[in-house]
Amino acid sequence: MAKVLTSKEDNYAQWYNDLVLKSGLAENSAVRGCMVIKPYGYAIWEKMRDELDRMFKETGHENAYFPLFIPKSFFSREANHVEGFAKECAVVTHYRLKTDEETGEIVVDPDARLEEELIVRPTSETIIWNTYKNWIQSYRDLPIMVNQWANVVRWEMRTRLFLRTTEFLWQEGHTAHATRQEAEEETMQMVKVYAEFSENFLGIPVLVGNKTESEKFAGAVETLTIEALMQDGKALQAGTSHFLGQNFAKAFDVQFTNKEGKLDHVWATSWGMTTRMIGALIMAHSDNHGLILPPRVAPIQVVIVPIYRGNDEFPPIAEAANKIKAQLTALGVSVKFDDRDTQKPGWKFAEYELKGVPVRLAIGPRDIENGTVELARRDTLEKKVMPQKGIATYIHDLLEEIQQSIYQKAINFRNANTHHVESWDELVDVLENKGGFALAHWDGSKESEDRIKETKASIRCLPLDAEPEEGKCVVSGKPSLRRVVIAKAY
RNA sequence: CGGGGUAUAGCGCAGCCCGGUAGCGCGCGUCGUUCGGGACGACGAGGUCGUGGGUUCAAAUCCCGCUACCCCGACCA
Repeated sequence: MAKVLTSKEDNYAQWYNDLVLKSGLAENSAVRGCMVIKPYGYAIWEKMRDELDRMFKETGHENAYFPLFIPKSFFSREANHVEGFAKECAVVTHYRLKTDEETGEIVVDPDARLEEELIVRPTSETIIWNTYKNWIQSYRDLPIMVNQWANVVRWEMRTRLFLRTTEFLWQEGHTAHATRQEAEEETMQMVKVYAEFSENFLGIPVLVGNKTESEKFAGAVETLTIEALMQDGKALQAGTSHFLGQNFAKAFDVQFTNKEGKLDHVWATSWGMTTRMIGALIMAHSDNHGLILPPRVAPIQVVIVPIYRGNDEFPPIAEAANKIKAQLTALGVSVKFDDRDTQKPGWKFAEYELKGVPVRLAIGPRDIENGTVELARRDTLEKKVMPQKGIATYIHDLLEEIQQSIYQKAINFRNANTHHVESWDELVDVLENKGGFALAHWDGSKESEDRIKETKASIRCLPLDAEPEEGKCVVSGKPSLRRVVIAKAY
């Protein structure tokens, strides 16, 4: 084994890092905190992007593009928003370089200072609401249902591939509505789109819920989140949908004339999902052999590896492989026939395991003789010999089974790592010794939440589907009407 | 931004304490034998030792500065 991963049990963070690098998803770049997303990693992002894009359009949204740069003055408009992002903004101050005559080096031309600095967008609410002001006069102009696929920059102190990088890719939806109710419904609709995407497409079960006051998006009235559980017992916020109320409409003076002929401020939402989701995908399913990709998001769903000696054995194997490939392709399955003679079969087996290809077929001389093929499942590592006849439809169905099996395994893991806790001691025990989600009563106060944060865990969300239940806050002992989800988080 | 660590061939590392010819494994190239789980042998290519200064006859090695990266914390998607 040339490319061995650190095992999850030895060092989860190192395992993750090794896996991202060795499976060829991404690597660190020459720019601090910024990663290069390599072709295989980008192919996964493209699959995610295409599916989300389809879902956005299905729910009535259209794509647009707004500038990377935002005038600094826009940022002073919404007080909470500014406060939330001020500490991590990259700022453009000059527009020209020149050659220093003494040293011959390229330097920033001090004479080329911008009159107003430009902020590299950490998110686009401000530039978008400045623009929407011009688009909206009447209720007839509403709703506006726009999404943009873009890069954003948040100057992070400590970065990790996919999970937290200075620049990352995402989509941000920004909608404008005539009524509060409609905006709230949109917020809810989009968090459900994210939940469905995460569960059905990526096989990652999520909790849907509200963020607490201190955890919500800066500038939002309410933030809805999907929270996933990683294999090391830490939570990961995988997507957020914000009800912005009239905060940005007021900050940017976006008013419209309603049906009654009266002026009112517009109601807003925004929602986003990022390349961080690739990190979630990795940490939700993969093992010590490499990635495990659910078939729906796998760039390659089936790989065919030929096994042969000399040139005589290859042609019939290639013929059988290409036949199966054609049958699978006709069924909409993405197949790679790896006929490179520069790598050995064993090398290829390990490589595609590392890359998480869901199904591998091996075809050798024995198979040609017997009309068979060796089929290996990445998720279970099971191998069996199957007849070539009917293999395509079998695999087509198997991919669906694998998708469900991976999802079910993740659900089982989450169930096994979700703990009801009734006291502070039990909460600390879960957080320190067991990991996972702790369901605990909370009195709703900031003081109690701060006390929880001292454990380095946080309230991940107030689940939407939680049954009302009377109890006592695990911090204060005060009455509580519901349980919240507490966990350490990425 | 605090604490710790690292920087030597494409990658992973040794050499540094005790200054004196640049080394190992993997990978890479050629040829041969191989090919059903990361093959083997032979030969070969590849390094301004992160960077700037200092000490010295002599610096990868000792001293000072700088930079980058990694890990741990605080902040965040």
